Amino acid sequence: MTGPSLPRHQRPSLTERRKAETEREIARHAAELFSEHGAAGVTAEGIAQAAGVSLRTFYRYFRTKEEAVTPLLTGGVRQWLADLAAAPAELSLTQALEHAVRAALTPDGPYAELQTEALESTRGLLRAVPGDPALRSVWLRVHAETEEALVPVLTRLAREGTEPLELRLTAAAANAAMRIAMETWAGTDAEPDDPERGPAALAVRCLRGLTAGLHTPRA
Amino acid sequence: MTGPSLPRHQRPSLTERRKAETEREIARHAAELFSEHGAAGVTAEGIAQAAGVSLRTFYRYFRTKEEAVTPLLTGGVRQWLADLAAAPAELSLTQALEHAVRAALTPDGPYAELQTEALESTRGLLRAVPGDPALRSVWLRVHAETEEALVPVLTRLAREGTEPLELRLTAAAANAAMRIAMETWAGTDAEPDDPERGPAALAVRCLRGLTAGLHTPRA
DNA sequence: CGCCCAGGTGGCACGATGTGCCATAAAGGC
DNA sequence: GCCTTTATGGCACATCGTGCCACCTGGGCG
Repeated sequence: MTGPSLPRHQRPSLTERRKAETEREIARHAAELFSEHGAAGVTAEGIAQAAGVSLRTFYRYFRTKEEAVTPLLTGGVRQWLADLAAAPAELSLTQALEHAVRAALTPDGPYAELQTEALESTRGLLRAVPGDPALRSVWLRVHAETEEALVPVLTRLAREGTEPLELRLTAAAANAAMRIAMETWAGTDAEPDDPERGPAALAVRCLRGLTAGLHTPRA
Repeated sequence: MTGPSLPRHQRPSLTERRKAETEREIARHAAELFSEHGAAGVTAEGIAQAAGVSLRTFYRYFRTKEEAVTPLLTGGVRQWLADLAAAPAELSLTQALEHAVRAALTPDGPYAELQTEALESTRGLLRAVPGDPALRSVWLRVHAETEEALVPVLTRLAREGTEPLELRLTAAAANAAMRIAMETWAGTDAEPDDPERGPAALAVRCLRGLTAGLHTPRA
């Protein structure tokens, strides 16, 4: 199903590159239009036109109008999961999560270019999320999928015999921490490398605040 | 009408009762149809017809086709939040959460009739959720709203001066625990009063597993 | 180089979604 | 009993998302 036999991991075969380019183009324009007018104020036709494709083609790339922005929202997720799976065994689970966050989100890290490129578009989009039901829905769906993808990674990371239910809970909690970190960051104007209010710093603070919050005694 | 003088806000005022009845009727049929054919296999027209109202009226009660089932999904939430807000001050946060869960979900509790009535419809619906993108979206939206509603309750419950960010994280974690408890319960055929696999028991186990999962050392 | 064909693209029609507008009938206040 | 309020139904309409077909481009092959 992977199309014509790829001789190598050589090059993406011009057509493939055009497809990837078109997808990025659609996503970019969708994000811009959604940020400015809200999802309800933009038609699929409008996005398609801005991206220079027909309406029919638009729906070949994305199942719904709103899905068009998912590429921007899933930006760092893949790297995060990969870095998490590769965490040194001597780290505790919390430490491993922090380690992965730093690796995936720190501007000095290996994914710097990838991030900074789309980071501002993503922030603009996230700022529109709270007040836009349709965008909110996409945002939640993206995180639901991340949570699902997180479970097998944590399973291999945790010690054997850990309850599946516990793993699922851990995945949900960690994922929620990441989500809230992103939402909080979007609400600020902090530079990506801000050591106090940048994405990485916020994510780490959220991961730590998670366990703290449930344990602090009441007044 | 020469009936007994109507105390202003006492009586639900016949019309109100009919509206509530219609809403329940729509929700019931929507849940049944969605459970059987999936959200994509049911038209708004079909739901309206089954509930005995016109299509136009259907959309006066619910903004979208999928929203029609939210009344069933938000069933216990209001009670849970109320019980949580009324938790004795000497309980820790985790204990308060457990206390509220028991009060709202235990079959012996004060909300028994309300629960058992719709509990089976809800379970049928939840079983369809994982494989149905549209239903999944509603399920996530409901929990996102619960999470939001949870924050002010926790704020008043926690000791003064607690970081807003920490409160939000706690709300998200507790809410995720409830969600996963419901999803897990829906996957079983346990009786509602099962002391091991019932909703209340599962919810408590999830709340505890939450803090445990993040702290256990690795192999 | 030219043929061929797999597959990306566009146009069109169509069922379905969700909303605005107006007419009607029933409920509640006087 | 009259009058205002409001829930409801019917209709038209823009938009959504999909199936189908016709076109054309690019990439392999003789």
